[in-house]
Amino acid sequence: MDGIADLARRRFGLPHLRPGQREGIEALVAGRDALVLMPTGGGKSAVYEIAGAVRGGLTVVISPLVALQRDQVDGIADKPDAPRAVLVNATLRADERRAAWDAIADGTAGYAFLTPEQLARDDVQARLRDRGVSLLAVDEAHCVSEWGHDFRPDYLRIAAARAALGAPPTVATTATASPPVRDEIVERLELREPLVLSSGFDRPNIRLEVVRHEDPHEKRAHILADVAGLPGSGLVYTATRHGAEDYAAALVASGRRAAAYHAGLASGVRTDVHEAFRSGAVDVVVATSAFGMGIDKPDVRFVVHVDPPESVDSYYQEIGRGGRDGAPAVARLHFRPEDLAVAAFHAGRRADEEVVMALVAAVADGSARPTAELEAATGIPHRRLARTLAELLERGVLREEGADVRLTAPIAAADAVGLLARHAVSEEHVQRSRLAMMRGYAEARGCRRHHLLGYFGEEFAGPCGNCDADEAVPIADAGGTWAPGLAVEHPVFGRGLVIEAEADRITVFFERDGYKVVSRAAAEEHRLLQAVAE
DNA sequence: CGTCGCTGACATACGTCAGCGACGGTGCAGTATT
Repeated sequence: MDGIADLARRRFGLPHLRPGQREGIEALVAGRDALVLMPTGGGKSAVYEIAGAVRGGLTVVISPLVALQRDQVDGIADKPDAPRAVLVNATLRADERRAAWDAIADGTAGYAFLTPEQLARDDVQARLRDRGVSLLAVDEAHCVSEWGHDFRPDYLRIAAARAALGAPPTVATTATASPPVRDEIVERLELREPLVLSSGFDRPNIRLEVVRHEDPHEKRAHILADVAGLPGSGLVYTATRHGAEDYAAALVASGRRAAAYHAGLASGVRTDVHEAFRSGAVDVVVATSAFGMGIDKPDVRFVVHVDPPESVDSYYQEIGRGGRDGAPAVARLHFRPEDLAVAAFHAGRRADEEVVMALVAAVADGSARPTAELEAATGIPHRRLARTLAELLERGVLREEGADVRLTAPIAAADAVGLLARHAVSEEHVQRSRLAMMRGYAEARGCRRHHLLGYFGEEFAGPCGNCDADEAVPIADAGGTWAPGLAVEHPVFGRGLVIEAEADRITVFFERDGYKVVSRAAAEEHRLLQAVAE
């Protein structure tokens, strides 16, 4: 009798487990860590839900958006006989919060959905430790890489929290992660020799197109005419809030049922737009990157980009929201090199000098102080402090001792500033190289699907028959010297990972400087790239 | 890094243009204010 299949059928209403799901569940049940890459709707959540039910006890799920958590909890409640799921976040009233913790403590809750910010709290960790955590799941794990650095620093504290919980088996799940992002997830979550499951990235029903433009006004007019005539519902992505408003208004004027969506809108408006899109009352949502996670509308027929996003990873996330039903959809990128400017601006990073000075000064005597006390002592608001604090911890200038932080070793405040500034420069290089890869996609020679899948570490010979540049397919180096994923060393750029080898050039992701394209002839003649053991 | 809008110079128009500064994305949580 197959216990896992039986439980999946009886309690989760899943008559058949897919091969990847089964492998993942078995690994987690056996206590192994895992990294699961499956497209949205591919059954990622079933992996930790079922593994958690088999293991028994409490499964803690880290999920980035509160709205998403509500959907996830509802989804579990709809299963025939799954364990109960509860939410813990700041939107709960005091009595709701108490009820959730009671359900966790007395064992009636099998799943607890938390934000990374909640998990970082000492009181939350203490309560979870008392209950005992049998499985930790990090959903939308690309957020670790995308948001951890600067936007939501508590993403970088998950590994420490996990250790404090007794290092339960951990699974990270995401729909999209290129090899360097995968490595970063594994490293930052401190996964131990995880089972890596990838069900393949290709979405063959999505047609890939790039339209080049020279003049900004011509481009705007072209896109508006284009979208006005596209059948069905779709998404239009812009780099700025103003752009979203502008295009949405113009589309409405041309007769389309369109709405703008960005983080500057009141939350009620955002909810309404979301719901209107889901129900079909609105056909076109013109949005910044704020719109997307948790959108599972199956019949999105087009994803049009007014501006390129900051990486191919983000681009693939965004176009992946098209054609979920398997019917044809189009991903059309309208490209002007100048429009990379907004993303390039956002790639710029600087250390917050004032906060570094204040923090290091506050513990300069070697004392260990609670973070709450540091906020009071420096007078710096929580948000701003947290970001730099996370960075100082990450760079090893400070270390945590329970709820306290202290200097790892004596250091002058100015030297700490210098250290962070150097890392900021390196970060910026990496971000800019990711942007350069986005540009590379827009300007790609040959089959776009070949290019895109190559970025995600999949060999695909092409032509795909469903893009606008199928001629002149570059020859993949199938099984050759420079296989994707090979660890290499370069005398100038240091350690790196081969992303793609073509007949005349090799794309490598270097840990320090990000993506570089090196001439294959030069690399081989002068032995610039050497394979190294990982 | 590029675009937009404002300002002032040069001009004497139903105005043009250079120079300069501002702006540009993502969400949690917790607190203050209605």
